[in-house]
Amino acid sequence: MTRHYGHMLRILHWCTDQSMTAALESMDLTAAQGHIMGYLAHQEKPPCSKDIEEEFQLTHPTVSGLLSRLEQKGFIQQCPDPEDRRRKQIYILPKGQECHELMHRTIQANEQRIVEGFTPEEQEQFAALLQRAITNMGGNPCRRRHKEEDTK
Amino acid sequence: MTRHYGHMLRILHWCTDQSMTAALESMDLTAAQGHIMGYLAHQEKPPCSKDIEEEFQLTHPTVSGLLSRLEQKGFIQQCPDPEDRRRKQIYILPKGQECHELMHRTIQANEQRIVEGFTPEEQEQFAALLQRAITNMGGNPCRRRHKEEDTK
DNA sequence: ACATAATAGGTAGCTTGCTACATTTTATCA
DNA sequence: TGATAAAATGTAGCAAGCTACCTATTATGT
Repeated sequence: MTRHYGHMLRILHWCTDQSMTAALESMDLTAAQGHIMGYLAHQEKPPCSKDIEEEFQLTHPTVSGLLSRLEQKGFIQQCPDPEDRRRKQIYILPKGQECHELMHRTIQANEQRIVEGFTPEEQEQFAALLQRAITNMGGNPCRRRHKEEDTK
Repeated sequence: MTRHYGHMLRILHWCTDQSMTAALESMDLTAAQGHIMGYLAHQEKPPCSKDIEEEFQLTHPTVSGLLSRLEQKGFIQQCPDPEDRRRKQIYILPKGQECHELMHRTIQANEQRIVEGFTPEEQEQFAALLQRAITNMGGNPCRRRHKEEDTK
């Protein structure tokens, strides 16, 4: 009998997304925008678009759209990097800083809600099974840094 | 430490979707369209848009768009239901029937690929944990049939 | 029977994802 | 150095999801 994992994954992903959307609504942020703001708030140096693409495994037009909407709403600002003029550095504006704590708590609460009632072992196993499924499907789950060129 | 379930779910959902998209490409179907064709092929009576909304937990504008693209490409036809002229019945056209077997196998293969290397117990647990997570997030996982009118 | 509810579907307009192609800047190599 | 490759981003156009609002049809209730 078929398990319909695909169907369950679609539903669960949708649920978590809706939950985030509702929780972030008061901050005028969508779920996708909120996750990007959360990432930005934890970086020491202002990242560029490319960093976000790798962190979230998104294509650059997708990130470009998200950033331009965040900029329109006054959460961030994109300035050309003087050291590499191909890049644009992303700075958090005061409006973005203001909602940092609330947004961080919201994301944490949402993560915990997913595995509510799971024992620590079950949480461990859930993460492990998800990870194995991702590997099965050819996903590259872990961040890989590939800045070094060793075949010179 | 945070588990990033939301992140893993997004990645995994994306991977399964991409895999389906690639597999169905030769039939000129997207993943979403393929799943709808798979559903249609298993119905005894021609369903209507509303049935698909409930089966896949999608809103009616989304289904409407999917069906109109399937109709444009000649896979299905939508005809007004003479018994209830609000409804439009969805018929599979020959072009849709032709790809039925291949599509069915494709969907099955994809489902199995997700849990490749899982023991039967792990598959069981994966499905159970997904189900519990869905319930945690307030999803309504199981199909409920509510066709009978008993309060007449 | 007629006013009102509920239901099925249409359409507009948005976000977020994608691919494909173009542009600009930096890096590399003969 | 000067041509070419690689990298970062921009833009166009599409699919698929959503909300919000509208229309047409059927069901309900007095």
